[in-house]
Amino acid sequence: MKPKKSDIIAVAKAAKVSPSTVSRSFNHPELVRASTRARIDAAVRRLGYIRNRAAQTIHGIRSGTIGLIVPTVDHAIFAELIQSFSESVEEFGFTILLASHGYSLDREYHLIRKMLEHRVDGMALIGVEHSEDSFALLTQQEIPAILLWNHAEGSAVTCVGSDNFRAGQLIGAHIVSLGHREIAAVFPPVAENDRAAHRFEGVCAALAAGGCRIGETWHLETRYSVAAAKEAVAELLTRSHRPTAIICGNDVLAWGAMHALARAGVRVPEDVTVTGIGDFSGSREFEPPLTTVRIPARQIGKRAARSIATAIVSPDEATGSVLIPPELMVRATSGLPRG
Amino acid sequence: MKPKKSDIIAVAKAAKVSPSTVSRSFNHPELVRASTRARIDAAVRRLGYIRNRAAQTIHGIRSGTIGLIVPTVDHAIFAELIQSFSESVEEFGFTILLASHGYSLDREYHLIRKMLEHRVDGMALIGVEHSEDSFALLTQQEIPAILLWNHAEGSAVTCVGSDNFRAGQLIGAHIVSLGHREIAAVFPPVAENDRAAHRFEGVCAALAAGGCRIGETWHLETRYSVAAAKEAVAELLTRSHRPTAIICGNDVLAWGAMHALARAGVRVPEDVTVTGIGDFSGSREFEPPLTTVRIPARQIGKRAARSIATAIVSPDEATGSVLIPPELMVRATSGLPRG
DNA sequence: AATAGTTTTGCAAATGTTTTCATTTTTTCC
DNA sequence: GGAAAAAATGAAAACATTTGCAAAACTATT
Repeated sequence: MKPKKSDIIAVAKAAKVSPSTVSRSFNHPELVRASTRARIDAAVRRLGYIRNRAAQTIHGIRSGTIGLIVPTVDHAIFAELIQSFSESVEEFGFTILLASHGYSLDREYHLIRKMLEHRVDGMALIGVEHSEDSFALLTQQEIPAILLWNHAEGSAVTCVGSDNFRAGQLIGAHIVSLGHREIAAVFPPVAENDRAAHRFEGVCAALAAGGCRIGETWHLETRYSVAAAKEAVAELLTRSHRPTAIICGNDVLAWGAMHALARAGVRVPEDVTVTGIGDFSGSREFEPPLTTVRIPARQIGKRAARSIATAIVSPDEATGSVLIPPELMVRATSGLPRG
Repeated sequence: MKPKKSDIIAVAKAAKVSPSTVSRSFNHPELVRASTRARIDAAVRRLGYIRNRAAQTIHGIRSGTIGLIVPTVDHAIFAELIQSFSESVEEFGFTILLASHGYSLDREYHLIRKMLEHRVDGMALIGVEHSEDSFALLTQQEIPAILLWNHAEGSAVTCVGSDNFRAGQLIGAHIVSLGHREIAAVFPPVAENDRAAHRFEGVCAALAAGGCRIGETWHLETRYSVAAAKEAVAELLTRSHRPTAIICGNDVLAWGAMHALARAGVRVPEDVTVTGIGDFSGSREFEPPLTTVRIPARQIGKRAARSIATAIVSPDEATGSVLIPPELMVRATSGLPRG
């Protein structure tokens, strides 16, 4: 009935106790008599009081938020990660502050700043490559930080992720071992995207080890989307000379490639082999099921959440980086080269 | 070099001014002399000072955050929405507090509470169905709220979304007009999911208007995933009597259906018609391209962001609900019934 | 050079909590 | 029934900022 302003003092009055007691009843309920607590709870309900975390936060109490900055939300790849991360982090009582930088590490820096203004208790970023300033900010503010999705050897800040170089290597080796020599690659731009960069390097390394490489004019760079990949591969198919295998930087691009091939009536894997990386939800059910490398997003999100939550709650029990190894999933889109 | 604690007072000392002046230099720069401002900025940089929004917030100043609660992040459907919403909202200087409730409206209520504790400046929710308590909370706290994704006639709180009933109707009418009478439906559970419920009702209404309905045993209920839909449709295909059309509750389910049909060697649309709803990114590039209903997620996110941001910044210029009409996209997966 | 006007700045109070310490109330024990 | 111990409560200081008001410092005008 009095929806106006209801602070802890109003509650105290209504319950005929002091503000201190109200505060205690929230934070250390065991210190206040059950009957008083009941009176307070009643008052809280009657007044529709909601605690003000901002006021707590300025006492150096944790804000209960963790900042998460991703390149973009609407890639299957990150959506799954965000979901599992936020879900797990909630179990520890934290809420997520989310922002996306659109693959600009400079924008990322400013977003980190903004989150620090909100006094997040921890920061999670995607990838291991970030601007010097960003790292400086994080260490200077002495705030627990975590790098998701891939893994850097001697990183000062904790990483929870997979080895993208290795992922690329696995695929490359698989293709080479099948006997392919005429190989195309469909990858997103690698600038400011260490995940894609490492994968590509892994692929190249494996091919080199097998004595071959991506065809001169067969390195296709496309936006992250089914549409872009389909278009790029469709164009590739108009050329006189065709590769026997198409290695895609991630599953979404592979789906696009598959559609382009289906459209052109090219059979997979009889006429051409296609591979992805990521093993996104849906890739196993694709027809034919996609050969890819499994990078378990949900697991990464969960482990990362646990890691940063404990780093915040009990800094001493710091868990180090964790490396979740990628796994080759040979399914139906890869086969021997035609002819 | 003094990374310890740097509050506004430390900055003031370093710049040899009073804390008030430092504060003013941030919030009303035009009120402080340019030379003083320069001195302050230098001190800020030197000390690595970062403003504390929590301390501002308790003065009734806006927190600069908007709460967004979704059923889940990792459905293509929401990922796109979240991305465009957060992107647009950032342009207004807000940051997003994100949480997911996993299709439990009760959990949603508690998440709203939590966000109110953080004193978000506004709340955005998915769908028009929410618990009484949730609505009560929002109106009682007098906080701008917005309902995304679908549209309710006389809703007290602003909606920005499409008409899901109409979307279902469009698809239903299309199928009927092609002459189909043997029709199956693959839908997610409609409990606590008004979007799916409305769509299904729309489909049924259109079929009824055409004098038919979903086959007795052909209403398949599946989780939101390619895998679940594929499995359900695969099972359907083992039965002796088959439908001539399969209406899916959204594009992801339609993709699953298509894969099941491909696997079984059933041709689309010659042998069976398949439709989706949503027109997700990738549906147009599918082979064959998917007939569906376009519900423009990005547009919804953008409009919603603008709407709530202005509602917060200048409450008088309140923009009402906006209805973004769904649009039938006839592509290649729908055709005349076989035989 | 003095006055009036304007621009800058500082003081102090206010914001909504938490927490330490002291005080009051209750319980326990003989 | 009273003393000692334990439990519950309250007063006040603290947290990092903003802001209304008044004082101080400049500018312009004569």
